[in-house]
Amino acid sequence: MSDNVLDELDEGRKLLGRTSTAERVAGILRSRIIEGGFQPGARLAEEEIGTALGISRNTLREAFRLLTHEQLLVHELNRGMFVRKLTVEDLEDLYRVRRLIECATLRQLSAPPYPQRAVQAMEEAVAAGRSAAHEHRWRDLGTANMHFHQGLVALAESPRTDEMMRGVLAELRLVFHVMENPRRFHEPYLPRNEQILRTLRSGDAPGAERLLAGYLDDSRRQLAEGYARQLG
Amino acid sequence: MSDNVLDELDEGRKLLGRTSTAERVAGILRSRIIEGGFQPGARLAEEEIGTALGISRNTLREAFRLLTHEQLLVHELNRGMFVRKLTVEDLEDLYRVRRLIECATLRQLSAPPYPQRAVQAMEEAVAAGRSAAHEHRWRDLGTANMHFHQGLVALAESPRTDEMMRGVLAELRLVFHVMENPRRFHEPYLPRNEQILRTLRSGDAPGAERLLAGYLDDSRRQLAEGYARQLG
DNA sequence: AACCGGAGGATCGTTGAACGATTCCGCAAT
DNA sequence: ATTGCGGAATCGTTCAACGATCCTCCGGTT
Repeated sequence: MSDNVLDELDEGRKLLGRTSTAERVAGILRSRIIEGGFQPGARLAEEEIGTALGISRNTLREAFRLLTHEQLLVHELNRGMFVRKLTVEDLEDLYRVRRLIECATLRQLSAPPYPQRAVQAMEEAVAAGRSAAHEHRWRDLGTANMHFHQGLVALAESPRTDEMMRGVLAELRLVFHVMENPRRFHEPYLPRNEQILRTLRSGDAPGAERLLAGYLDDSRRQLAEGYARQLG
Repeated sequence: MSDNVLDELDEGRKLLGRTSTAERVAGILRSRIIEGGFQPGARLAEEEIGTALGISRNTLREAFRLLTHEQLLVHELNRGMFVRKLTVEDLEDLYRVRRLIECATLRQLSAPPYPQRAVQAMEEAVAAGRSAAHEHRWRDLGTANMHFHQGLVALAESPRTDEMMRGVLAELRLVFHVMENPRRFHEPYLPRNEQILRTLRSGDAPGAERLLAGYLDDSRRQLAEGYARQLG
């Protein structure tokens, strides 16, 4: 592991002063992972990182468990913790799940009016996406698109469904942040989200479902292709 | 060496996969919970259970976290671990998720032939259910019915969907095993599962989906009613 | 050159103990 | 019946230590 990364961890060490240590450590590691400081597949050695952060191994292991719950790390017995590395099969399974959950949400939708909370979340996501796109903040655009679909699933008004979707999107982030040229993978989908929202508000849920299915198929295809190229 | 041979070895790999102490402890506790040895709401004291199982507190806490992630235990700060106690709202959310996942699975099904593994799982579940019903093992009948629906979801051929369904059914067990008169809640659904399977095999997936939706609505209604009575 | 196979080091798994913080419980006072 | 207050019990967190497992390297064999 490069000294550079360890130095960055050492910076975060100062922030260790409030709330639970394990949670703070998890927060530090989380941002390092999401921002690419730790590449997928990288091994996170307990001793190394523990001393870099100035905490005991037990505490660090507790932090690791939190991140494991978030699917950002995977644990291998007697080998340690690794940054999750999605395969192309994982990616396709994630889209299989998205199609299952998202389309089913629209399909089982009862007649309007729809849950205000969910509609508002979608509207805000679209607005945030437009703003991000305008300012060429492509990573933020990707986040906004994810929020849109989280809002869409919220139409089902099911806490467990929300939670499942949250997990799926968290895993997808692991793919996004290793892609080069993020604009290609986010920009085209903003107007399609807007169209889905418009169609939905017009009361045409089946139409919105068709649009959504097409969206997901296109997105999956494009992403799987790019990701395969990235890995190989 | 042929890939065929390597694949076969790779299959057996899981069988001899070792497990950590925490995982084995979690397994012990899980079966105790599912079989009702620990009633919902019961507190699991660290010291007591740790010494009873001959493991340290740290290891036990690790096992607790695994079960918390499975939604079988809930953690209250400075109070300890408790067996999850589902509310009627939880129960209805679980059925909302089941309807979403199970119906969507049938809906997105491509043309026959269906995945052999899934069909076989459903057939075996029906057979096990018939046998259990014949011998008045109602708890086993409930388990068989769950296996049927797990097999149904396996039609989607999505590991993450399988996993989500596994979690949902695990939570449902928390409801089942506190119900008195389990026969009422399991026996009527065996023939309906058989009918769903028959309809599916005839190639009529939409018909099977309609039957399934009716099944889930009836089951939810009956269970929610009985559960509310049980709690109050 | 390719293939074992063992030695040694590195790392993980688990334990036991310690100490402060929080909650629980019984008892007295109001 | 309610409130307030210790003391006991339990949890939260951390640390150090030891055995178990995995990885690497290197010499020996075919």
